[in-house]
Amino acid sequence: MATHECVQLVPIFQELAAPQLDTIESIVRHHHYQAGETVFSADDALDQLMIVSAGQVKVYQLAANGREQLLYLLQSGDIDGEAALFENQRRSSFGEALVPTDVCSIQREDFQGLMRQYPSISINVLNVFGKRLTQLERQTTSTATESVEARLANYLTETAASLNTDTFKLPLKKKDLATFLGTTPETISRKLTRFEQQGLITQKAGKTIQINDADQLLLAE
Amino acid sequence: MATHECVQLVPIFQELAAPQLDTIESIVRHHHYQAGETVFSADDALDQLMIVSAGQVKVYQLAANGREQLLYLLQSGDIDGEAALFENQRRSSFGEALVPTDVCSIQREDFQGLMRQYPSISINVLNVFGKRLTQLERQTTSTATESVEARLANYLTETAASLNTDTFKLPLKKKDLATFLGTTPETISRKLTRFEQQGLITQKAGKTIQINDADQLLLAE
DNA sequence: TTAAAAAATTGACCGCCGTCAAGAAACTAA
DNA sequence: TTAGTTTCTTGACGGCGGTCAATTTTTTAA
Repeated sequence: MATHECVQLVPIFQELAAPQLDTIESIVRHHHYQAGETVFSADDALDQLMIVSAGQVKVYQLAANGREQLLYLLQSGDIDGEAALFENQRRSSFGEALVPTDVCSIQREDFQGLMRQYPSISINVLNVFGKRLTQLERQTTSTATESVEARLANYLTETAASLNTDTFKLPLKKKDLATFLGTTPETISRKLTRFEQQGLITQKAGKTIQINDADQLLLAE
Repeated sequence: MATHECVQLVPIFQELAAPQLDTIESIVRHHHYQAGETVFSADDALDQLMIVSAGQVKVYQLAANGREQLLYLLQSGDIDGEAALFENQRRSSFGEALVPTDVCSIQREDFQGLMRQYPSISINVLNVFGKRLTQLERQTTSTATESVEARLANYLTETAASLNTDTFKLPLKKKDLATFLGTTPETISRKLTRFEQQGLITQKAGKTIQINDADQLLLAE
């Protein structure tokens, strides 16, 4: 009966065979969250690794002045809780389900045991971390050095490229997109209007955007 | 004769005994750089892990508009080249020695072999990555949501706290500090002058700063 | 010690974009 | 559908901080 549910689809366990997946499945806990529900909070004890098996979770931090910064958008198969690997760490970020979401969790000691037993897991987790580091490095550089217009243009072309189409629906509300790009919903509205006036994009119904000239868009300063 | 040089002082090898360190030492290459020299460049093949055994290396990226973003300041014992763990990745950042610096490097295949043979290494590397991720998350949040004044105030108090003193010399030129905080040298000069006028700090000779009121400083908006 | 180069400071200017507010549009749920 | 709520848009305004330029200070090197 156990179809390994979330465990099966997580890349970090990909080298493992069925009986080992059974073992893991038996130490995993399952959770379900409604859209808008809190999956975890800053200051929670960091004693578990989380695996998103279905749905979408936004991970964000709060700055001292109360402003929100969206860091990651976890999709099915993504993991979080990296610092779960140290002792005595606390979370510094919040997780919130954006749609109905299924999550599995593994206790820290259990996961550390798995890593010692199956070294391929550690190496897979290192890969995940490395990619996340690379992404964050780029995000830091671009928010610190480029204009909002350039960041938005980049976001649009990258999203289009990753979806392999030039017409797509924005996967986030403008408020969330704003906290991701380090700006405000008002500014995003204005910039999109500006891009449209320049003929670079076309805004269609329901957050749908068509990119008309990706090359020119990327020249936005 | 071999005193394990750099290998000995690197936390990621801390659980290993002397004969194992000898093995590692034998597969390591040693390099020396003068102040100002390039340690690595973006677009270099990412086929090795680097270990700083002495000196200081600044790691930075270039944005599309040519502006520089300082990401890390590697000290003795720090490692870099995380993405060395994937295949077919290229560097996205530059490394430059700020003072005369010794670096050891290990080829990717060699290091992956070590990780498989000694799982404690993987877990130590995971710790390093986790801390770096946490640091970058904070940096992203603060550059995206807080004012330059608040970021500078934070930097000063954190530096003082980590050095356990309220009088210290800035470890970076204003130009580098500016690229770290996502601003310009001119703005840093002005903000420091302002802090001094408010009595929060005192600027002394040779980049030395004394913090007079850390609590008040942190309230800077 | 002195000259040259690099770094830092200060002033003037101004544009980007954040804030506040009001109205329109788009969802959501009976 | 209709009412209510949330989200989005648009306008007006102003301040933070980036840029350019000139001067001073510090560092480097001869």
